[in-house]
Amino acid sequence: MYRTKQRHAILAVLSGNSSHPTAEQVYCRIRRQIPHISLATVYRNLKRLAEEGLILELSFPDEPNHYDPCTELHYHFRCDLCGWIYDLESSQVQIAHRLSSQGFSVRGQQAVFYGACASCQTK
Amino acid sequence: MYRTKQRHAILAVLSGNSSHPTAEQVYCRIRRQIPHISLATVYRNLKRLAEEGLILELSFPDEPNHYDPCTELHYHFRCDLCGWIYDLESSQVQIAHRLSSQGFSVRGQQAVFYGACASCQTK
DNA sequence: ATAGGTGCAAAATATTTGCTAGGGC
DNA sequence: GCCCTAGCAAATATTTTGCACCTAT
Repeated sequence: MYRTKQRHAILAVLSGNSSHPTAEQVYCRIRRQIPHISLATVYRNLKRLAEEGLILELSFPDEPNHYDPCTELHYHFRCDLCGWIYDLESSQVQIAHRLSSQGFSVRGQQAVFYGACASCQTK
Repeated sequence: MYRTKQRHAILAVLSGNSSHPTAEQVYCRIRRQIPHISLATVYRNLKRLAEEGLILELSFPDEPNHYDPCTELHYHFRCDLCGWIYDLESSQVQIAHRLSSQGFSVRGQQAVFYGACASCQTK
């Protein structure tokens, strides 16, 4: 597999922090090292890394996509006010209740699994 | 609160089925009853209904938003092949495992809560 | 050498907004 | 009548794509 410096740098930015950056944010950081990198390259690599299962693509309403280097099943909390995305413990069953006791005000939630359904697999 | 026939029709389409339609799909169905309705009106109403907490706005990668009349905490499974979005039981803790035994092939997952974090609430 | 990736610009997609006219209360 | 909403068109935002050139293997 092709291992370009662009792809390396993108993975490094993601792995290096827990900020769940957008494509634009990844692009800005990488320009320090690779000033001529194109935003399209960032998008292309992020999309591919997600398809390869190396990173997770997170979709929120009213938001560009965010990217997460942690591909384990885990939950997130997104603050409506500051936009920060917190990682949560997946072992907590009644997360919404616990969040309240920790000072988070929960307005909504969603949980999604992706894959192929039974009927499509038999086609 | 203003109760236009457009708003009513949009809510009716959503409540009447479990297909988690997109704005475009809602628009197509409503045109049968209100041929002159504008797509912008559909978008505006869906956005508002979501803000008011009457419906849920679901965001997926590579997909326009989908809308769900059920605002209770529950999980979804989206098939990569046919695009269908299944509703899942929220009481199942190890959903991913159960899905496998039911013939679903799980490629990825995400779970998100929305609201205001503790530090923003004290501002 | 060649397959595959990059950069740039343009296109495609999804969604929002400004404005005027019309409907609900 | 007044205010909010609809309809239309144009704008915006995000992401993808075509193509010529470059680079890793």
